[in-house]
Amino acid sequence: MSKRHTSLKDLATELGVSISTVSRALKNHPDISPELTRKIQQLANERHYTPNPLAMGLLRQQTKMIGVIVPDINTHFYSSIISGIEKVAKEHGYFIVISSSNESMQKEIESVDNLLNSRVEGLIVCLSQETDEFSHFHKLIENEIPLVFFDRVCEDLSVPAVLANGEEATQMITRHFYENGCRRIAYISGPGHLNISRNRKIGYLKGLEECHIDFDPQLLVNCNLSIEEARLATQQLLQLPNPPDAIFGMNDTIAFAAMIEIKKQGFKIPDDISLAGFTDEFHSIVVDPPLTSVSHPTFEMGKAAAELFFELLVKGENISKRIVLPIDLVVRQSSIKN
Amino acid sequence: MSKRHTSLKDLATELGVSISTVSRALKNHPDISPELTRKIQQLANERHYTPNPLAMGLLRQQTKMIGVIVPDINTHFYSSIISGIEKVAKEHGYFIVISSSNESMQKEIESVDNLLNSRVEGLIVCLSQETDEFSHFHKLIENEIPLVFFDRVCEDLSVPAVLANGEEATQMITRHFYENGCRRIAYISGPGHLNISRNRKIGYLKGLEECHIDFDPQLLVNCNLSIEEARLATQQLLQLPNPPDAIFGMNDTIAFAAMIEIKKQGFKIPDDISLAGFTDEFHSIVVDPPLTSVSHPTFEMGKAAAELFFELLVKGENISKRIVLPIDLVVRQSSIKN
DNA sequence: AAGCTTTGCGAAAAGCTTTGCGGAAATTTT
DNA sequence: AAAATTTCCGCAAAGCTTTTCGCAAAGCTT
Repeated sequence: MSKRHTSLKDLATELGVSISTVSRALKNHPDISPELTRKIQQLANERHYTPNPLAMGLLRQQTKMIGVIVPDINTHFYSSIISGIEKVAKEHGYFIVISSSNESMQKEIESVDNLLNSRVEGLIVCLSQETDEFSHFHKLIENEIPLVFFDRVCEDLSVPAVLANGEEATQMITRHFYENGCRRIAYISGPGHLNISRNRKIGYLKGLEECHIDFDPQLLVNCNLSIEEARLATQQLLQLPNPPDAIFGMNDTIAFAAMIEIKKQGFKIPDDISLAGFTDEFHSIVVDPPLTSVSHPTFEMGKAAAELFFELLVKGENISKRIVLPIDLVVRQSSIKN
Repeated sequence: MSKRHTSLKDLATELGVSISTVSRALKNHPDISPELTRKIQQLANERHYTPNPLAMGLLRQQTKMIGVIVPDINTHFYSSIISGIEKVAKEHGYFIVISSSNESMQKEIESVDNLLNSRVEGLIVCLSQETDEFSHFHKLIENEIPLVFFDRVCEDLSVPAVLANGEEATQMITRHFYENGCRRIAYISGPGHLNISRNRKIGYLKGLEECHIDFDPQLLVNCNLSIEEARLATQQLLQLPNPPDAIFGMNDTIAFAAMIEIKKQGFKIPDDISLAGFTDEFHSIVVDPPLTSVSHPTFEMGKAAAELFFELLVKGENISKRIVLPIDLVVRQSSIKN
């Protein structure tokens, strides 16, 4: 079995002084004489003493842990956000415990419970796709336990959140398509109860209006965020009597699934159909043709979420702040018709 | 400030009994009378009592935390492995604390220190690319703190590990190329001090021998695992007076970088050059042409690593086991010449 | 030299749980 | 009725740290 870490008691016994003396000496308390302080600190160094975080936690009633719930850890989008969170958490001496909801509301509820039972000091969460009911967050709000949402938020709850400006993004994409000669611009959206779906749809409609294109309901299709449904949605668009000349998907899964399906059906990108999506740089470059995409500021988003979290933690009050991060439209070959 | 969780003491005070009575009642100890037990359990439910893990940790000298160190959380490969680890950790009532070394040995050392100071009960680690010296693991080994490596291991240290059969994989790829008419098969390898680089090189050489192809040193190039170096390495191969008719890269970064570079230089895949890599399914499908690749059993790898960890944890002894997971060669269009 | 302040350190409590041991009351036995 | 069990529960310690309070000795004042 692994040996115990050295404790204050160990040092105290070895030096024949009391525990409190050792404790004070290690933080240079003036009550302790210089020589004794030196002796104690030296031994502490030799024994590699570090305070036991469990004992400290018990004393201070804090665990230095933040719970993070994501729909799926297994994508660049979330893992990059997690990196951002982890960075600022570490700077504050905190560490993060990650729990994946797998896009299931049931698992999300369990995660909240588990993390709370593990005494995390608060939660940073991105709602699962299924989540349309929010009572599992009530106890956090009532007890003023820090909680911040990112990307997917609940509009009804006054919870601080950080999100990307999806509305502006989709509006930009729509306009970009228009300026490149597209007139039948289709949009594959996600589930309607997700705020990100709604916002992006709004931007899409605004963009159409701006370009004086009438909205054609046939060109707006919904899907959940799975590859299969995204492919089906694409098929549906391609089979239209008057198919679109541009498609954009609301996240990278959809965009890539659409790309596969479009190619499979023999359409050329971008000549027959322009394509754009929301995704990160690496994947956009590696596909053929390189994908025009909105680059999410994922790392920044994680950082912002964590900073918001710590603001909550120290201030205590429930500052209901909402941070909207700008996005970037990176134009690549998939949307430039020859 | 967030309210305190209810403790045994709270329940005891409210019911006018002692703390120990409450504690025993909650675990149905026969010493406590049935009615009292019932009453206590009911109140505990109402108050949502859960034992304070900090107090338990202090008592039992365990934190139920596993430290996980990965070179980079931000890739599918590692995040998928983490998912696997997390699954079995959760089954055992443990949670994981992730730390990223960013491929830096210095940060790896810091991570080890930090995690140990946080009193994790052991470590599951994948070495950073830079790591060529291992003294920071000595204290773990000496103190018999559970430690398991995955994917990248140190051959000199007798530490249990789980890895994929890279040797067999590269041998299979080489043979596959040969069977599809390739005779000048190039291999872009990683840093030589990494066991995975070495193993895969061995497989490559074995494959060549099996196919009676003489090894041409010009066709074996090294690079670190960055996109830039991988592109340079590819350029180097393509500029050869007698360029290769097949290339495979030792991980997905290399494979994709090679793909980009090959296309950029105007070569056709697979007609001019066959290509294969190590990567996961989604990315292999989404690129053009779909990439022949070795699929790493990432999730299984994570699970196996965690199971090995718990074996160590309960048995206490340092069973120096090495688990080698089979890999799968999935043939797609990038390696089938017409 | 008697009283006062300062200096330097120890005891103990709090934070929470488990568990061996002891003890009082209730019950059974003789 | 006295003795012996049982039954049911509380005390206290251990695990580790911080911090308030207190105490003794040394130094100081007059």
